[in-house]
Amino acid sequence: MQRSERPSPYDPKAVEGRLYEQWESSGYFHEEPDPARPPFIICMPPPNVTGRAHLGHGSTYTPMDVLVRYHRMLGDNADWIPGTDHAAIATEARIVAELKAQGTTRDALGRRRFLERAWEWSRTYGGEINEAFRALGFGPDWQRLRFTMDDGLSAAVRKVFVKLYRDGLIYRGKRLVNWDPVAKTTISDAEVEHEERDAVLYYVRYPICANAQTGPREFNRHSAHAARPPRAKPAGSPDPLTTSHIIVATTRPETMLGDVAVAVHPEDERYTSLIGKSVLAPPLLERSIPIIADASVDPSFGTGAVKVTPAHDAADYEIGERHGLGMPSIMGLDARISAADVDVGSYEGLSREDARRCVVDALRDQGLLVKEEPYRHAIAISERTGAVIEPLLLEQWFVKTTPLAKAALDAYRDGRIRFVPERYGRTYEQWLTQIRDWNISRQVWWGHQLPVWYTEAGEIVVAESEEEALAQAQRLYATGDLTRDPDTLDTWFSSALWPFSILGWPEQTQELACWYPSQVLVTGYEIIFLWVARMVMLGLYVMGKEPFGAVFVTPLVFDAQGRKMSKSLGNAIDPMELVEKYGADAFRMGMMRQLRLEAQDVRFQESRCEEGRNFNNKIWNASRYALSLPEALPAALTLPKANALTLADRWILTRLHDTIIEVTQLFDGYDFGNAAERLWHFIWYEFCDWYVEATKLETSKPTRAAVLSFVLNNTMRLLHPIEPFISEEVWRLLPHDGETIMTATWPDPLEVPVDRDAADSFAWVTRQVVWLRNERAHGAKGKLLYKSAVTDEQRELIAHFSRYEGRERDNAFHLELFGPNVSSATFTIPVSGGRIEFVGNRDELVPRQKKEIARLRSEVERSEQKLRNERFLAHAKDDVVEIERAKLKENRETLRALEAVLSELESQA
RNA sequence: GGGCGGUUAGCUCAGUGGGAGAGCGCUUCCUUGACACGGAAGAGGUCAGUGGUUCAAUCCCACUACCGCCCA
Repeated sequence: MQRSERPSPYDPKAVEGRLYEQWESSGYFHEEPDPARPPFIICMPPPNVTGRAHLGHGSTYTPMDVLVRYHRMLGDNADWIPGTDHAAIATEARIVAELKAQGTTRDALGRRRFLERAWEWSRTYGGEINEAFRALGFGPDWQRLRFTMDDGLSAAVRKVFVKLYRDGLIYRGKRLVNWDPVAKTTISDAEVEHEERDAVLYYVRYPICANAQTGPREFNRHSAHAARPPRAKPAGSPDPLTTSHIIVATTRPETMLGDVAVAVHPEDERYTSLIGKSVLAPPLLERSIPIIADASVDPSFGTGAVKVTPAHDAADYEIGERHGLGMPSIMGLDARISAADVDVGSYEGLSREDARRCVVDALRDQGLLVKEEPYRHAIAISERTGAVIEPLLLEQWFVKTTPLAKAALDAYRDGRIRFVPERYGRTYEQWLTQIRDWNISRQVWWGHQLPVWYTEAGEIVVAESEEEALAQAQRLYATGDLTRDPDTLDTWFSSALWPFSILGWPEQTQELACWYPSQVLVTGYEIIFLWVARMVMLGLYVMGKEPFGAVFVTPLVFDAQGRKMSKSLGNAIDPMELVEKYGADAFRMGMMRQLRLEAQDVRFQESRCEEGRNFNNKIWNASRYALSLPEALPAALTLPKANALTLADRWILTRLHDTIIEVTQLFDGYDFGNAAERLWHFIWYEFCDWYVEATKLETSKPTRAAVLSFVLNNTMRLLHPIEPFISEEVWRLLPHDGETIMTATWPDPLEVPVDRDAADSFAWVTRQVVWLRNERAHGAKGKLLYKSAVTDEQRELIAHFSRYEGRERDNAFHLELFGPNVSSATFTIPVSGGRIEFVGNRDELVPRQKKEIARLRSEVERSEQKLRNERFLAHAKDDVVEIERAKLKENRETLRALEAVLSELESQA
């Protein structure tokens, strides 16, 4: 290849698309199950079909790609299985919005045509994110791409549903559920978010009534009032007889219409005498409800007395259950007041918000509103739509979670599943410990319709197919007249089956035999509950084995100021733009360098991608240099004989050896941030800055081509998981074995010779060079004269790197300085292993010397003090004391020499 | 209310029971046989605060303050 074909700077656009197409068309991403090799399988968390690539994919999916590429190079039976989630609620919302724009509605269209449309939409837009993944260099096994709504997965969903139902783990029941009035569906507890908002706490007077059944005798003195027919008082005229009441604090006055009790804490002395009495429920004052005692009431909240509305509040629901109270619902699915269960007077049809205003007005008019105070509290929000959740009492389908959760907890507690970082295991544990039954029925149409039918008499038939359902109905209920339940399943139900359904279950495939369970699940912590815990529960239940051995939890991505990235804030970064600007490799490297093992978030800095681009250019140019050497590169990957290697060769090979070991360990420990940093440091600051520079020396010529190509070849293989494109490009340009770096073997440290003495010797050279460069930066000029302790090779290196011309004289190591602007002072400066004779500008030197002397003095003092301390000598480890002594000795010597130089300088003044 | 994480250089972050680190940014110098998307040198920090353990604490423990996340 000609030089003109490898221009600088490196152009990722000329490389990435071309290589990706080659990889894909050559089938390098595809793998067949092979029981002879260790499996390494990652199930891709299926992105929503509505989704677009965002930075979160960078932080979560890049590690997956890195791991699979790494394990493929290790020779494992590695495969990354991709897929897409049908995202029931999100997709349905998208289609509904489209229909609205066209002036129609879901119901007008009808279920069949709506679903056709959703399918069409999914097929049209569902692939978009996969194109982004390709641009990012992600290499899943595209031939195995699955969709949660495809036939195989749908069959798996039905089968698991039926199995759970027959085992008594799925049931239908009327329970308080989370209703999303915007999406018009229930959602599970895990999809509810809590948000702190300013609200008003209303203190409302509930008049006590005393009648024969509920009013104790002590209250007979109020019988005149209590006997009065319960009627709302006309506005502005509070009844002077209402002298007895209980004051209740609430943030939701509109739900008073459905109150069934007032509750106080059983040990709250303020109210013990009232327990068992009745009050009239405002604002209608037409129903009398009891005052009850329940330990869940917090005496310090408000007045210590709370209203109980079981059909519209989770805590109240539990109180209602405990006390066998009625549960009238006062709101319909449109979150408007409804008179279905109980009289709601003129409030019928009002929205939640309007009803609140009207009730508060009425209370005020009735004189029942005691006070209003500002109050900040958390309200339930639908994660998907942002709507305020309305708890409603509805007939829904549930998964009975207790037995499933127990098995999932055992798997964690027995160590069959471990979390990285470990602390997320406790999050998982906590959630499973207090898990409630999982509401799985949704009122959207896009999704897996429940495999449930009802007879005319209302009997339930659950079966995997309509034929089977009919047969069952015929057999059990002697009817063929069935209606299918219109509800669909929670999207997360199908996702929970992902690790085995994508492998072909319920068919007993080779994939299933080899690749279940997988080794590691990689995901963000926000879906530990939604997804991870449920995969474990259902994996254990269906397969009898946990679906993965490890869960690697990646951090969430925030902007550089630590704010959540969102469209509304305008701070969201499109990864495709970064790929466009810097290349996929640079983006991946930039992202990986920011991942920290224990971090829960990343403040993403775009500058890291720019640095990545610069880094790639550095690699590119180093390889251009290797390719441009006048001597030819060796045909194969070979090293010169050990005794021919130069000091620099031995050093870089030793460093390579250590780097291979370290990067391997870091990848094995999922520490991508440090792995990336280690590679970065090795390539840029060791290989390029020192080794490539050293190869420009005469003595390096016989070995440099082979060593350069050997080190680059190994380094590109180390780099490949993180930067797949440039590593492949460079690897192919240099001597290599095989067609692609993707299936090249992972570097073996045993193949890299190690020479610790040479490495130390070279390291000493670098320290002298830094020192001399410092002198040069301060204007010192002259020539180096070497002392005998320094080898020829070291002298040559020092002269080359420091750019001081070297010369031998009297076997002494000197730096002799000349120059028109240099005063005639001559003095020696010690360096470890020798001394440097030095001529410099006195006026510049004196303050610098003084500063250094002061620093050394304090160092020496500190050491002396330490070594005088008998307790230190007695307690500290021997090597620590030894290091301290050596440090003191060296610092004392340097100090003496510098002081001598200083006095010499001052005497010449 | 319960739980968890964080606080180290201007910024983003590493790190370790015994000499404070990186990248970027900044200052100065340099186009030297790949690279200015580069090279060299340098400045810059009472490691949030208080107390404890220890011969020794930025690191371990306790408390406080502030920031953030999760759960209810």
